[in-house]
Amino acid sequence: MLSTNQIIEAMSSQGLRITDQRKTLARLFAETEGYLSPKDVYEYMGRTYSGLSFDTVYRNLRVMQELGVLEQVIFEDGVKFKASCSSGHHHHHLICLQCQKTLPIEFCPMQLTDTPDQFQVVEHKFEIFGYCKDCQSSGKVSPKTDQNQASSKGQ
Amino acid sequence: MLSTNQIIEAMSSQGLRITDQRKTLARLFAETEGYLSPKDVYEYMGRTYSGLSFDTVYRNLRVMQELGVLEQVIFEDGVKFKASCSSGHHHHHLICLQCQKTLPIEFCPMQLTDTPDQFQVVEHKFEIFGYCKDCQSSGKVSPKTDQNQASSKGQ
DNA sequence: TTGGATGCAAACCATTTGCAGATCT
DNA sequence: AGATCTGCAAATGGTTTGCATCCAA
Repeated sequence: MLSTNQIIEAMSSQGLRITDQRKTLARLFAETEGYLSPKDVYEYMGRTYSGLSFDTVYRNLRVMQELGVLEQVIFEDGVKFKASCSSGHHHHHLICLQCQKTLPIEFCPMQLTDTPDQFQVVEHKFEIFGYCKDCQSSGKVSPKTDQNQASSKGQ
Repeated sequence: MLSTNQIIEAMSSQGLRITDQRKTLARLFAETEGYLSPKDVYEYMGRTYSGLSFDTVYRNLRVMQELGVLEQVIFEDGVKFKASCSSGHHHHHLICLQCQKTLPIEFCPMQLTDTPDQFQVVEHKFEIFGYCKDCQSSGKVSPKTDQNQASSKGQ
């Protein structure tokens, strides 16, 4: 995960202006393990910046995503963001359905996957959903019935 | 893939009424290999049913998805639907970035994936994006530059 | 006959845009 | 100073809802 300073650094090096809001945004993402929706961000930021408007949040999320400091993922219940993984190399994620924290896994199944050679592979997605240690022990989880967000019948 | 009649059968057996529109809808999905957006469906259906309204399309798509005859997938550019795979068993898909046709693959990497045992796996997603034989030969494809829909940096 | 299906209009929500004024560099 | 940011308001696009009417069973 990128640190607050790495995020700010990246933004400033691209000619973006470092406003107070953007500093706070950088800190928020650097310190959050899970995914945040635009609304999450708006609510968090709103506590500090009273006149805050939603469009500024959207603008900044987009800018940061285009810049590569944020990763955008589309869940069933909408778009969410988190700080980019800084580990340079390719990896996948376990994603907690409860708290949405992610755990990296190094294993990539692509080398083992036989694809018809008429098909030209461009990219792939491999994500595992479930419940992390903390959420299991907190007892909030009813795995069998939970047809939760972020899921999709393992296609 | 389900056939027109299988779709109609399933709907009727659930007490849904088989209207003309729903027959056409069943046929459309049975005969379409790729994914269709609500707009695609609306436009197609609109040719036959002049007074067609968008909300009916949405309602039917939702009903059919809840019934299990359609599969819903969320792409970067929105929700899309296709007829459910009838092959009872678990499998994954290659998805063409150009025409969105899907090819099933039997290989599932989950058995080979080591997950921390504190993590309780619920489900997974494994999808491969690229260009199918037809789209490659039709020369419409510029793979290197295409930061296409339906994609997501293989995390 | 009658409850589900449809079309219409309007509501709703998330996201984007134009613009004027404020802020960073 | 000058370009970028921000807030506001309004537009947009996708999706849902309420209601009266219509139609399949």
